[in-house]
Amino acid sequence: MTIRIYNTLSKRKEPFEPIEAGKVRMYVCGPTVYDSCHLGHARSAVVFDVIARYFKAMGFDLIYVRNFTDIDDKIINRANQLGVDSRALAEKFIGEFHEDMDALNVERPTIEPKATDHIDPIIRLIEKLIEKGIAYLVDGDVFYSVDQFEEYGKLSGRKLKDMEAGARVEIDRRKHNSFDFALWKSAKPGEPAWNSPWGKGRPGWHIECSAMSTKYLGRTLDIHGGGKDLIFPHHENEIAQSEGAFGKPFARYWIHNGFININQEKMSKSLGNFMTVKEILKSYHPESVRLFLLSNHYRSPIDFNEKAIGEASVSLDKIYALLERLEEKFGLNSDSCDHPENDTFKEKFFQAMDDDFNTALGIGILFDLVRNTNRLMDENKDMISPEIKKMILSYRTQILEMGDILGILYESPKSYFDRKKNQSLQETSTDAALIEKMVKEREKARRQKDWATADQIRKTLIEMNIILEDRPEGTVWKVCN
RNA sequence: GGCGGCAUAGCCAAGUGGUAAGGCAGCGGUCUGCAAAACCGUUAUUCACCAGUUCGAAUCUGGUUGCCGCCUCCA
Repeated sequence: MTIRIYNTLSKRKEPFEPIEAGKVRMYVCGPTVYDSCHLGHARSAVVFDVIARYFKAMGFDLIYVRNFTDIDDKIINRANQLGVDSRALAEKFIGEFHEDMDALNVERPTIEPKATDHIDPIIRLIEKLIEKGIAYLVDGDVFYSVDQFEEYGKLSGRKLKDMEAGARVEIDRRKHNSFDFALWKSAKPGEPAWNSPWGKGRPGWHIECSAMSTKYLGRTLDIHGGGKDLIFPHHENEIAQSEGAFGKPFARYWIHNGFININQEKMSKSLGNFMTVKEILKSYHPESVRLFLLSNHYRSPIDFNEKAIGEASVSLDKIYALLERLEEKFGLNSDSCDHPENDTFKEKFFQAMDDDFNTALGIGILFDLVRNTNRLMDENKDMISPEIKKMILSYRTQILEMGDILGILYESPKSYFDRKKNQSLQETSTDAALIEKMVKEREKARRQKDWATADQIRKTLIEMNIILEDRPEGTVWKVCN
């Protein structure tokens, strides 16, 4: 099977053909580290994490580069506000980013370069653009001349003459064209600065990605990704810089993920409705967050609200409940796997992923499989034949393999449910020992067929947000979602 | 003003030419002392609206309406 990818450049799905057989070179724009990361960062990271996992699962040798923009106006402003060093500020938020992404089970990219570690290649690239007459120097600033790059606008589908220049931004009169952008900014007093042929200064926003992607992945990338908002001007400018300098296609496939809304409203700093990853993880399991993020296609907008994330949480419970059921029946430890005999579900799942990483469809297939497995268990309650057992174990393996691509189902069911219990009990300051005691009392009443007492205890527990399951082996209690 | 996207059941959401996945919620059933969980059945003759292409369209074309994004830093 071939992977098909929607390419922003061509506006259609195309079969993925790597430059070098069996290899994928992918560059994704990472965060500007001036603040804690929010759900939007998480979506981008999770989406490309799943893409990376899938390429690896398909046997590709993947080099995945995701940068940190650690020098920028926003960082400088923030550092000044807080009265701290801009480097220290950037380091702090890089650390936070790693913490949050690790918590979300996002695997680290192969390389995570920082702009400030690549000032030399950035300067060399700017020099090349000046040599070629594509960039020009004005008072220590270097600008890119968009008029020198005929294909400017090809990614975002804009033409220079159609855009209302400076509609919302004051035009810098020193620019030849108002869409020219800074490659190098001269330093103002007190700002962090590096020496350059044009005096002290720092790189513009876009140039770092061109310089670093070339250094680690070559002049033509297989895949370049990021949030939709980066299409213009950031990625358009990267193309202009790299193709202007090297005369080769910059990236073959452009992948862009959609935005997150909060209660139907665009999530933004100015509206003050952004959710940080840390906040969400206080109330929800990281895998619930992943399942939520992956339940819509990556290019579609996704609305974050309590109901939606709550449903993702319930769905995840359902899968873990099945895994727990299987573990109890077959005494599996979490990593025991038989080879799938009949892996039709897995095949379907992979087909879904092949079609532009359709995780929403894939999750549907996962639930189909969960239902089928539960059914097999129900139908063979009393006696499980070796054939049926083999099939059930094969289903289990397939569930875990799908989970591996989605980055979920990494916990043992026991620790998953224990963790949920503890989190919820803490929030409501309920005592687990008390619940255990009440459950025992109820079991005693049930043995004596004292249904009235038993039902009364159950009712009280429901009011405490505790739900009971009377299984053949005994009563199990869980926390309601 | 320019560019682009979306509109599928009560809700969320897949589905780009062959007769509507999956989840949540609801209802009926199996199981159960009763529940819960799980499973089974059921819930869109229909995919915003109008016209067209086609043997056949949610899927293609044209138009209408509504919502949204980008064009300024943003994942």
